[in-house]
Amino acid sequence: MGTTGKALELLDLFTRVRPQVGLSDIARLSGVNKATCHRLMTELQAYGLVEQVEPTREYRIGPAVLRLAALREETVPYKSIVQPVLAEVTERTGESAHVSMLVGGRVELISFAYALRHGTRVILHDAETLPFHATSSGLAILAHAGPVLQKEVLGRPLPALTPQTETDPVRIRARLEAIRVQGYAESVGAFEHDVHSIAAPVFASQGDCIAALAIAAPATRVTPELRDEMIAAALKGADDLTLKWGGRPPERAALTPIAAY
Amino acid sequence: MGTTGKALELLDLFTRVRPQVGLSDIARLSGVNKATCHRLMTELQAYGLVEQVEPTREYRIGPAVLRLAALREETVPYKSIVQPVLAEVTERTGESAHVSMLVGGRVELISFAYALRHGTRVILHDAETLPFHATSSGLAILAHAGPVLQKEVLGRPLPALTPQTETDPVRIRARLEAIRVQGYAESVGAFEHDVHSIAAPVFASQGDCIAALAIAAPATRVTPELRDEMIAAALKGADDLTLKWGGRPPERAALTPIAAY
DNA sequence: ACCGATGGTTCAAATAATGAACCGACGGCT
DNA sequence: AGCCGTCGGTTCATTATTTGAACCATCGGT
Repeated sequence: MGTTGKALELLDLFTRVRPQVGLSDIARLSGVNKATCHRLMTELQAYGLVEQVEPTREYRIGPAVLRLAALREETVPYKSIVQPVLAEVTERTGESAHVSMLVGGRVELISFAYALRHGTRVILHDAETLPFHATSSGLAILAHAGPVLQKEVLGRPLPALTPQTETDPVRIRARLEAIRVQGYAESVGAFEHDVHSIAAPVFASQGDCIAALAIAAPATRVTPELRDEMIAAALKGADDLTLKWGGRPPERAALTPIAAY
Repeated sequence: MGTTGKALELLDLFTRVRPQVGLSDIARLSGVNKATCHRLMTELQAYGLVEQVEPTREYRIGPAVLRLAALREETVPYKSIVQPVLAEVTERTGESAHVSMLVGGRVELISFAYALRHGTRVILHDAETLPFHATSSGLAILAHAGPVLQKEVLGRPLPALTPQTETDPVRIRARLEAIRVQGYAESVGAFEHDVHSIAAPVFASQGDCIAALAIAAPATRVTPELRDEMIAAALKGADDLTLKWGGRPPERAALTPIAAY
């Protein structure tokens, strides 16, 4: 990776729980020399990707991203396309839904819609990065990803977020195969306890999977009927997105009848 | 400037009117060698700051900015702070208002609110970069900026966007002085014909001017009374922002009475 | 079949990035 | 007060990366 990549990776140190980071911390957390960090941060700062907040001189994400995001949304009206689809899905199932994208080798939450029907909901935050192996979205995307990404993801340590998290790469590989066959991914309590989620892949124009639409509900609420409904809604929503996104939804003719069987 | 800076500058080639650019164009527009461009774009792409759209393989702003923007908004709720202030300003004056920020040496439109009262409005787009010398926002910011930025901005060519645009650096310098004294900047038809705008500076916690709040109206509609109202509203709104932003609004005690006089 | 454009690649030469050591300043401690 | 650790930031010789002219393969139009 080049210098630019290293600089950009420093941006990943800023998270919701750690929105501001000092120079020394940046060096420690990233493992990069402090002088180098300083130079890189200065460069990011010059463009406005980060800014320094007085008086501690800690860094945080800068205002330039606002302009870029506005420009992105203007060129690719992602959110505006995604929102109505999500709205329909939540309306139909009564459960919360969200869309996450594969960006920079990570699964990132792009947009979500809460169901209003129930008091208990699955709460997610914007700008969150999801683990591949412990979420239905991650699994759905990984199942349709190239072998390179699969190997890389399954090669690194897979933390168990709950007792239900599957952490064995071999067993996950088998699940990915199943996911490809059935067209959707399922995760029960693997990310957070008592969360049952179903995710279906969204494909770009070239047929590569770049996102997933997921529906999540409290596990205790998921009856077989609701589960069927969630699966159908996820597949439908994902295909909607694929279409609006300019891709061609996969043939599910052979699958859907079986599911309905 | 280092490599990272050059890479980030390539992002500026993407605008609303030119949302997608091919590799050769990038090289031409930026003046950077094509091979270098390719490497830099590849690096930006790896992080998701840009993406390639098939089948032309043109580049465009990537999805990573969405996550960053969400994170930014979570850490610094800029827009959510700005919106109510803008709403109040437009409510009070009946004219459109917007806030622009100084980021990376440019004036960028961050947020805006349209007035609903009139049919004719001043239309601006999100993610727009404003010229320093031809907008009240730009002038307000420049007037309170450091000498380095002033010199740099006034040193480069100042295009005349309308016949009313002031392009003489010396005369602009004089205006900046006046703007500092009176506390607000005014621009009549200098950016677009028939647009009269008033802007007041917003200060950060360290006393440096980092943004401006502007009110824009069709010039033909601006009576002396409306103009006074616009000035008062801009100053008030800007000071509000400065406060909520954690800064200390400048003393205007000596000024406001004079305006009301 | 040609032409000119495209996106992308190669490799020696030039340039920029790197990191250990250092600096001054600040903020608890004792 | 005085000390100690840490902070953000800087220096400069060493090193590794970036750079760019030339080069491919491919595509679309004539």
